[in-house]
Amino acid sequence: MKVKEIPENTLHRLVIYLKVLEDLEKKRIESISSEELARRCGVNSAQLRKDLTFVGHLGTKGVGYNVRSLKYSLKNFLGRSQEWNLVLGGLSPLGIFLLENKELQKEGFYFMAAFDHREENIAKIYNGVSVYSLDQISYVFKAIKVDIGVITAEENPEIYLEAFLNQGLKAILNLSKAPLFVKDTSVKIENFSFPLALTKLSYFLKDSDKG
Amino acid sequence: MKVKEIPENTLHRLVIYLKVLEDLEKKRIESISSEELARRCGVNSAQLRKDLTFVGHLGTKGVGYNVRSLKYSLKNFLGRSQEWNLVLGGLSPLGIFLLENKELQKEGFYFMAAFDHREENIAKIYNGVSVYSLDQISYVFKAIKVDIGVITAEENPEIYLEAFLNQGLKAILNLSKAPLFVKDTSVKIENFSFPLALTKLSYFLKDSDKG
DNA sequence: AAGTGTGAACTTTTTCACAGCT
DNA sequence: AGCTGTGAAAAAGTTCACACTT
Repeated sequence: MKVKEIPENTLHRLVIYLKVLEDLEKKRIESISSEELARRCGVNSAQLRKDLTFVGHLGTKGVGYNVRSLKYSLKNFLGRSQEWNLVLGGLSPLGIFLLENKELQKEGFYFMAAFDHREENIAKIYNGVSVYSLDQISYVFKAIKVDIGVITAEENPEIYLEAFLNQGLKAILNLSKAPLFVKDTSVKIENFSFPLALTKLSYFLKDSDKG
Repeated sequence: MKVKEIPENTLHRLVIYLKVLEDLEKKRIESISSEELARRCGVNSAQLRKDLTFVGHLGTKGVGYNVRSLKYSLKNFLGRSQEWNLVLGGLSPLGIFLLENKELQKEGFYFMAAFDHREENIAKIYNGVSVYSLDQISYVFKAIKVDIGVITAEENPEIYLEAFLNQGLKAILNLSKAPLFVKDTSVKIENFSFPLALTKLSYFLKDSDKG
């Protein structure tokens, strides 16, 4: 049986639903309708229900959704019931910020190693994470299981991408200024940078001037 | 004449085209075909050409695009020919990182003020940017022109959103963990957080296990 | 000859609307 | 009576394919 591929936008929304459900659970809300949950997620209720069909049948007709069980299903569906190991590529200020920040650990994402191509950074330790030379990458990848590569290099991010792909990594969060792409559909890259996000807003502001 | 609203995905791609063109210009590449530019941006060439129709007629038939002039048109179209003033909401480690980082200034985004609701942070200065109490917000907004609000609060991001909207801000970059939404379509919110981005990757990894 | 710009065809996504379960 | 789950309809987005310009 061929499982229908989940659309990118649906995935994006499912991730939001999960986060909003976690907050609802903290607020001790036990049950919610698609209408109300959709409102809190900025979407249409029919869309929310349709999105949830990818996860499975989870509501009770005439009643709504149990917050705790829907959260649990979504968390499981999105692969967030397990922990994931990260490596960092490129020791920029943002890279150091991420290594030192404890928030990702709380969410189950653990940096296991960092890589940099500049001699002066090698063997430094940030929050218990060692910085290795890119030359040592195959040695490091043999010693630990790595799931996700996070690229924070300010220059030549593509050298980290290439090194990660050579090691067989299939998931990359690219936080460098330059968006990165690969043809290989077995590899997933998420591109984000602050200037890119701000540019979408600057378009919006410029455009609303004209109105 | 009613100008057709630009789709969200098209906007996202246009922002990428601009960044890739800037890099091409740095590499002294003067001319490029839609085929080649599309390849570098991870899209189909017909889509790239269609996307560019929102910007205007910019290529030369039989030849391709002039990198410099296309970059210039896109930059202008996206509102990046001008500078924009930012304010920060919530003095988290990420907030401090952004204030201290010079990269955004290089791109034409300037933090003018920061706000925090915790007494102990008021009047601190980071990289020349002063931290104000939320109570002082209307005073600060009267003194300076503000274009974009950047929310980096680790808790209760919605209080900063509300304060910014009360001051008439129309563009928000929300970097807190909780996605934020508003009904008012004259307000644009970009939501991003590291855990959300990583969750998309964790779904991908979990899903490819099954294959 | 080469490669853009664009209607038309196709595909995907969203919304509607209601049958059916609790 | 109320709200989910889902086919069917509508809308939106993508790709094709070629006329047209340089």
